[in-house]
Amino acid sequence: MRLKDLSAALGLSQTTVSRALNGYPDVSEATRRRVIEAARRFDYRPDARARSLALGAARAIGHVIPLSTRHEMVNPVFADFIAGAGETYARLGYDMVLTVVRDDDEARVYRELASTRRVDGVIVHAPRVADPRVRLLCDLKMPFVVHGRVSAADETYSWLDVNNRRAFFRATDFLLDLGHRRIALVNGLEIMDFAIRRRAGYEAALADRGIAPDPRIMSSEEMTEGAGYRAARSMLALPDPPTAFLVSSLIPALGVRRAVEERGLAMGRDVSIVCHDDELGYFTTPDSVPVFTATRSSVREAGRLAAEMLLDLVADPSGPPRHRLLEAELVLGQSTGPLRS
Amino acid sequence: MRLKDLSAALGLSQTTVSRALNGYPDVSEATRRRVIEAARRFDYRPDARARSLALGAARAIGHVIPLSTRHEMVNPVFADFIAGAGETYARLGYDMVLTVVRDDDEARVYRELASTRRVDGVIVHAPRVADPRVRLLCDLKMPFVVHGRVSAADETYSWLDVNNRRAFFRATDFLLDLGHRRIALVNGLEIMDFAIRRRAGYEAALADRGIAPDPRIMSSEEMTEGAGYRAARSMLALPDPPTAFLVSSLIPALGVRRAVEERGLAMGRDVSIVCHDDELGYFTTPDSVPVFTATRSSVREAGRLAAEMLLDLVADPSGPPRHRLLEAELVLGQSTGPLRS
DNA sequence: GTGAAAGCGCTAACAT
DNA sequence: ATGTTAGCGCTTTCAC
Repeated sequence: MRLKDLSAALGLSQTTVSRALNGYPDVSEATRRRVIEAARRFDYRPDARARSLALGAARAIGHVIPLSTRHEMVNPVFADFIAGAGETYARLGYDMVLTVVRDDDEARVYRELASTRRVDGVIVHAPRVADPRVRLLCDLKMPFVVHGRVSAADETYSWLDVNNRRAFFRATDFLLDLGHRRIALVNGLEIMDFAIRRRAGYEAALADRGIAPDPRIMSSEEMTEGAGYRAARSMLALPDPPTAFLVSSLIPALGVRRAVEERGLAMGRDVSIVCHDDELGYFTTPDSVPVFTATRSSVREAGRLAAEMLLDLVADPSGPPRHRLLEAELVLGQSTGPLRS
Repeated sequence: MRLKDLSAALGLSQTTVSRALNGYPDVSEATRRRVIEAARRFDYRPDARARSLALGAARAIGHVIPLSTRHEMVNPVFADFIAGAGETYARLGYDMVLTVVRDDDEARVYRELASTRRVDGVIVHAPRVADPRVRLLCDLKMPFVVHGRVSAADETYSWLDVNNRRAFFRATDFLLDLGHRRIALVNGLEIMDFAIRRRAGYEAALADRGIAPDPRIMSSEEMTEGAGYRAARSMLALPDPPTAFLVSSLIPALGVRRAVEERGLAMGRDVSIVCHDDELGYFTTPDSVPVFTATRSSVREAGRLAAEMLLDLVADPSGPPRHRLLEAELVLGQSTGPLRS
């Protein structure tokens, strides 16, 4: 059932039917009711491609998920964020076009998305410190919202981020309050923008208590179990090993725990682990996690909000850039006990 | 740069340019080269909507991700599967349209996808035992491939599945070989088709050794840490508790481990855990997992293949249904030790 | 080998 | 308040 068929069935012109369906003012109430009723009865829905061609807008948003060339791995955070964004799109009648791409030809994908006019805007995931995508998308005049921030960007842009700096400041501060003085940082790769901010928060909290950061108990690696394990193992072998670990995510924290246990140390007594984790909710409720404390934020909610910001921006591309900073929530797990005195 | 501009710049008609670009036979080699060269120079790419409108095909595939109404949770398996499918789409020039939907109005989404002609086909995720979507999609004449199978379907359909029955048969057999006779099954919800097949494999392996399944050591719950914990705890409190657990996935297996440890039992000595897990690779390499053995399959590869099957089906919708059964790989973790004699 | 014109299904400017 | 017509950007008959 196309518009032509529907209008024929009603004995009206396509125009009138279209107008009635799209809520135009100058169409009689009686006609409108008839049209809407018939549309429902025939289960008519306009062809999205034709509509978008006529309207000039795709009514779709692109999400480009980078897949690192080195490690075949999809960050599980994406799933939640995407789900949240999807809710917003569903509510406002937008489609989500997902492209999974190796990070060596991201640029091509963005250009393609723009020139084929498949989408009205994009969400930029996993930004790096000086991410070239900001510039690229500005040049392409493609509205976009970055999930995260780009520290060294020379253009202004819209973003939604979690306050990683503060989250790590507070977590470090928490450990300092417990009496810890040797606090290790097991960070993610510091080409990622969020990792830089996390380290900044950690260092600031130490500085506030007059503690100089010690590079030997700071690592910056992939967020894998193995990387966490190796980092913790070598740190624990130091003459003055850390008594606490601040870990970038649940996965490497599992590795840190393994290294700790392997050394015969007791979690929460000899050593405390605090890990930031967005997905913790997946696995368990916080109090049932034996060894972790988490600063947790709602990634799902972030996705919802980022999508709203983008649709807003698409509606008014010439407006000012939009920003939004979410605060992480500090959730205490059961075995981040006080430092043994 | 649109087709009109490009053809004007070349002093040719749109027709000729279009033909040259799409590899039509009757256009001189010289012209073709000129056109292709110019298209590259101007970075011309056809408007996807216009093209798809003219061609009648959307060149896009839909993935509908169900989000359970009861438990706000996105199955992490989707991420990997989607990534794999995305590779296939990228390779063959298709788009992926993702819709996240609460399971109470799936039907609406499928109908919409069909009548708005946004996609040429869909992948059906997370099928239930008698999933109404098979019938619905057949009625809508929308090509589809199910990731999994639908036991009680009265239509024929295309699917790609992992051999869950055999995976659980082999895992159970493995435990029986170790001398275990009280083997618990901590299964997923048995409205899901895969859970039924897993139970069938488990029961068949027991039957082969003349062991009757005991409902008191079989559970069927959400695959959460908490559910695994509760199931294992109550089973361990039985007069004749299990000596081994066969668990549906890594997450509930974490809960089972918690229950085991809480009871002061030693993993791999008093109790063995074997868990099926598709995503295990995310967290760690198998040998670094302290307590698990996994039957693992490559979800990513499954995504790639399913997408290929679907595109094949889209190209020839009247052809026979396609089927593909993948075998799971049995991976042994370090502490699934022999039963203490 | 190339071009003019119709058509994909819709919306919107312009009549009436 | 309703209809006629043009146009969105492409592909594809059909002429030449």
